[in-house]
Amino acid sequence: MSPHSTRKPDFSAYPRPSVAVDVALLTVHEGQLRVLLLPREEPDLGGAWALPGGFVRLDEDPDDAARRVLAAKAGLEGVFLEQLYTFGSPERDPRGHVISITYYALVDHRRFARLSPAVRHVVATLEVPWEGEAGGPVIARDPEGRVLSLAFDHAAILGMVVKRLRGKLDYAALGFQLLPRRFTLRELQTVHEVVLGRELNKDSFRRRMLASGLIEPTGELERDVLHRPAELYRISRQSAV
Amino acid sequence: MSPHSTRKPDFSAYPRPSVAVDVALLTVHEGQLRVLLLPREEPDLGGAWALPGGFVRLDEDPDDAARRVLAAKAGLEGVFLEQLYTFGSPERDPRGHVISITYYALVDHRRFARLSPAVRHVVATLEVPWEGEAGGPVIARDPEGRVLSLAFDHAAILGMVVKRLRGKLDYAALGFQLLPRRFTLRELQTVHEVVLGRELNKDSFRRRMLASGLIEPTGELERDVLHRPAELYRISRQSAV
DNA sequence: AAAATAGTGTCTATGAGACACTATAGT
DNA sequence: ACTATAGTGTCTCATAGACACTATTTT
Repeated sequence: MSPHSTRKPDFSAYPRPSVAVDVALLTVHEGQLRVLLLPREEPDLGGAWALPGGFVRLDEDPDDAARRVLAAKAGLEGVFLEQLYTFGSPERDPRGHVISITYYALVDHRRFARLSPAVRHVVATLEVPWEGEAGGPVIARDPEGRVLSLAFDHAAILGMVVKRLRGKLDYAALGFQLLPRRFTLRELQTVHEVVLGRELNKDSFRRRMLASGLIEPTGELERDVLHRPAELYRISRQSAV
Repeated sequence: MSPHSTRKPDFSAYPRPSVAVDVALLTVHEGQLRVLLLPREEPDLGGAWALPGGFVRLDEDPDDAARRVLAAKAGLEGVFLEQLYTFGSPERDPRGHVISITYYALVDHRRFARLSPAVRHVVATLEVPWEGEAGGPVIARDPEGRVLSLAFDHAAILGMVVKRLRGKLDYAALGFQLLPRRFTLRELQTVHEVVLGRELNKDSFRRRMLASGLIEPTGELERDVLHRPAELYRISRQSAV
């Protein structure tokens, strides 16, 4: 169990769990949190849906493995990606002991996984059955509103993602990651409201955001709206994550 | 890389990294953050000090592995233990690719690892060279003030522990874990000040703690102090972690 | 002009910090 | 009585929420 003093211990001599990464790719669109799910065809898993994932290769950094999965299964590069938690219960995968290092990725809905229709996948909406940061599993629905069965502990993982987002939203530059490079304060507020699951005070939200120094005005205005156009903002230089 | 549809895939056929747990056992004593370190005798590691750790066994839950390590190497059971982060860079261990799921454990200094003097170990004090939640590695010193060389990425891990503690202290029941079951508000404030690395306002701290509902008065007073004794408090029932 | 949302100014409520004061143990 | 810290009351200041008002675009 404990490393010892032979010069090059052959770690592979010990039976060991496998290590995977799973990535929750999220976006906000039409007032809803959305996540990419892929089908699992294995008979043991009963046709359930799962987060994109894959095994961590020997001598591969788990962060790189997560980026590789995102590129291979969602066609995305250069998106915001952060480690969430590591799940390792021996019972979480019926096929064997797989420890999953989980990540969440945030992206503007316009860049969200543009997968060929030939690749089976679903952009599920998330329903959060708890308030604030209480925590717990969430429910995924397909675009027609049908509840989707999630493989492994992925409902719990997604619940923890939402909990983490709610906790970090206020003090970290997270909300911007779900928007295009230029956005209005109203769009940013809507993103915050969707993630937090509650309405926010407009005046106070504006003041907090402007005072935070995380964003700066561009001087440009939005176009083609049926009302007074709002100014476009961007992430300010020093707050680049 | 991706799981496929054979009924019982032999995961062990793929070369894979090993998985370990490392546990930062912390306490607060005499105005300082302290951590248990054990010596690494391997020639590759140059006699550096390290967090207690061990490999995760096949079909063992990583949480259980962390508890096992804590019991075996610090003689402690039933302490507060929480997962921190998973470090998996292939370069972090010169002997091979070891992914480390790291934990932190908090305990009252009177219960802190009572190891036999025959077991080589050191209770190091932590020096945090940054303010607030800026983050970064920390410096460990032995009781005589000498800087200790830390193995692997353990200086960075300890830095992340401190950062996490500072972030969670205000809204989670963490500070109590570093104190005996009954404590005065002044003791609790000192613990917060040591973790946060800055002084706190007494009046405001008292008000916040009492208003939080996390603690309740016991009616008892401390004894054998050279001044007016303070009331003893305990964690309130509903806030049990 | 009407509709709809952007954006501003001001009042109020709440909570943190500052400070002064009183209370009570041991010596 | 003296010392040191516990604990309380009150004032001030900063910030969030509420609300009223003005501004500016498209139709």
